[in-house]
Amino acid sequence: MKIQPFKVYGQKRQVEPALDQKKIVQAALGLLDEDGFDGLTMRSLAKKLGIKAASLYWHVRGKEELLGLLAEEICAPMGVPDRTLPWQKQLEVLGNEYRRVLLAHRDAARILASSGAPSGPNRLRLTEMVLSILLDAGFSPQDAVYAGSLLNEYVTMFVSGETQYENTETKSDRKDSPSEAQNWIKALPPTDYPSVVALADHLMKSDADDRFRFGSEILRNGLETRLATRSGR
Amino acid sequence: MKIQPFKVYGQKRQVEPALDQKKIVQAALGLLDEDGFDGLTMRSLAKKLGIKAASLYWHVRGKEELLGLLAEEICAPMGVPDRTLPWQKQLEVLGNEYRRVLLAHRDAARILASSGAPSGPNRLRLTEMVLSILLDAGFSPQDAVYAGSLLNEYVTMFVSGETQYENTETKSDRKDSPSEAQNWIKALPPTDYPSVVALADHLMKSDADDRFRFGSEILRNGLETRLATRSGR
DNA sequence: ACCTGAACACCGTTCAAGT
DNA sequence: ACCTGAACACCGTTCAAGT
Repeated sequence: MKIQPFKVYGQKRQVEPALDQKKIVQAALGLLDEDGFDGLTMRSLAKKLGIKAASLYWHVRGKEELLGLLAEEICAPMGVPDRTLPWQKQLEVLGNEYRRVLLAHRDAARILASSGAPSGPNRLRLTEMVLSILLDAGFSPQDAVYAGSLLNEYVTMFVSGETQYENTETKSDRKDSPSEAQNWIKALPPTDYPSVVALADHLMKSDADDRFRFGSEILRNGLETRLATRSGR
Repeated sequence: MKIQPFKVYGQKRQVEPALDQKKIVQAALGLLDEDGFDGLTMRSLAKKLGIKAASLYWHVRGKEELLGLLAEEICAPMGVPDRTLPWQKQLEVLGNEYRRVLLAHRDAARILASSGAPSGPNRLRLTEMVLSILLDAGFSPQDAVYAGSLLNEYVTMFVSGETQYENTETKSDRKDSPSEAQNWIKALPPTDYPSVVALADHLMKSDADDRFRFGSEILRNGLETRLATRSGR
């Protein structure tokens, strides 16, 4: 039943290994898209590869390293903004691009959030890009670092949130029928929570793209103000 | 070895149950402080309470509900800002207060991030407060909702990040000796990552309070700009 | 060098059975 | 009504052993 890999007798006489880190990461990415973050386990990954879980540990140190490699792979398709644009526009483009990349794979934002500081080339390039834009814009070194992590964390947090409950999608979701949650909010005591009750409709039907743009704009405007008040003295 | 609870013979003749939801949540909070988020399991919680894990399921639906109750408990000590202050100051105070409350228990931010939308009174009060401040400031319903979740998510995300690697504290941490990570960054190819390398020192020694203030200010300034440009037409 | 068998020390949850 | 015994279906990781 097992198909042997094509053996090449010549310069290299060794059989090419059935497994390598690249194949593992690729399979993990596929499994992530199929079963999500919680479905991605060392054991299920091994099963998908037709091997035993223990074999994985010859190629990766553990699950943490695997998630790091996965984070790198997810960030690979990141494009770069046109550096001749004004810095605000560059940040906007970069933010949109990062979100696009995170939305390309199921639970990708959770992978990025769970893995630590960037150590691979793809994520480092992203960090370099945002810091470079901020320094060129005129931010101080300390402010550039703070702003950079703020922008990065905003996107991962946002996408994390927007995709958190998409597997728990309510099937019977008529577009305009008030959701159960909406009715729940409206049933709250208005004396205690007047604003919450008043905003019930708006709290539920928030468009993700719209909401992302909002936060994105708030951050850029805030940074603009910061730059203006600092460089002016 | 077991100490029987004091029985009252009279109106109520039943023995008071050894367990109730309140005691469970209290014990869970203690366990969280001792062993952190990953150490808080249904089994270890049961052990701490001197019972079997299965018993917990009589009092709570499952772990998800327990985390929700825990989130409520964590938010209980939230104070409210002086409503006569300008809205920017009110938001600042509220943000600081929320961060303070999250830092009061180990991994509290992770609990808040993992539990879903607020459904208990304590977290609802927080939501009501921020929405009320924003509406009073003059934001549109939609903007108030967007800004509210942005502010809330900023704090939880920030505290999540600032506490993420505090259990992995490097023991041999001389204050001014360059950290291992710092040296790692400085060893990167400056041609590929000029800004990252140049900012190595600033990337490592970021003061959490300072950084929180920075992001907090950026958000408030961004909202101010938004309010100014929208109410003017 | 690379992979497996088998175990270790865990998880959350269910459910018939006990009191 | 409340709690337990015992199981189910999982986890990540290690390590001696195989090839």
